[in-house]
Amino acid sequence: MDRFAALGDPTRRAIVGLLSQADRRAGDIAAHFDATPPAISQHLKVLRDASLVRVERRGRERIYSLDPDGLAAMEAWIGETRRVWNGRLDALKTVLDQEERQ
Amino acid sequence: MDRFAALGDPTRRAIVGLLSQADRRAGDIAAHFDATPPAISQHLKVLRDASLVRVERRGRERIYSLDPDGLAAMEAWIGETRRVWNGRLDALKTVLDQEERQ
DNA sequence: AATATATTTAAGCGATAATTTAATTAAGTC
DNA sequence: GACTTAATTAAATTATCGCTTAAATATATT
Repeated sequence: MDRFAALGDPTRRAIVGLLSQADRRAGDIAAHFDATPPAISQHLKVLRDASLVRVERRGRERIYSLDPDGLAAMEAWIGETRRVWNGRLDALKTVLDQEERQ
Repeated sequence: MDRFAALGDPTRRAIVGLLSQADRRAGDIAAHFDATPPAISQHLKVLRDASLVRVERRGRERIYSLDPDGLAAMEAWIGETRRVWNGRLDALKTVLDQEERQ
């Protein structure tokens, strides 16, 4: 599942939101939702595979943290897409300006 | 389906990419993919519902164009999430700096 | 060593999504 | 008005997703 699909699920987006505020143990993340720990664990795996979060083992706990690189990559795709679109607008504007001057 | 889920599908992301370059007729969009026109038509509906693209009727053709507002909203969510994360980093840095000075 | 705690992995199931073929709608063309 | 073209909508099928319960793994506690 790619990054965008990973963030397509509202629960996973909420998890990313939580981790933007603070690193958290898997259990603490699960406690924020109605779903069972296994369900959240599976969401975390999706986010890991998408490089949106990282884990670190500490004893029997696992501390999850945000991986901003994954988010940056998504932001870059969106930004680039919008940049190309804006570029078209600018090109159109240039044409109109030139016609105006004739 | 929310915006992120809409862009979760690679075909739909490719459609958005095409429309960032130029407005296109539904049929021309479909021609870029292996899938059948009905499949693409349904993808276009998902993108429309997510306010990522717009349609304009012209005779029996439908011209699709990018709706940058939808992309902007996504970029804003990502940006805000990263901003919060960066804020944490800055806060940590401040604490360390203060400890250094003691 | 036995037991408890934290988390993940496995297996199965219902819901949703993506795709296909067939039918429909609507606008041009002869 | 019949026919073609452009695109969508409907119906059916297959694939994928997210969830649950049960089992497994690994660390800590007594």
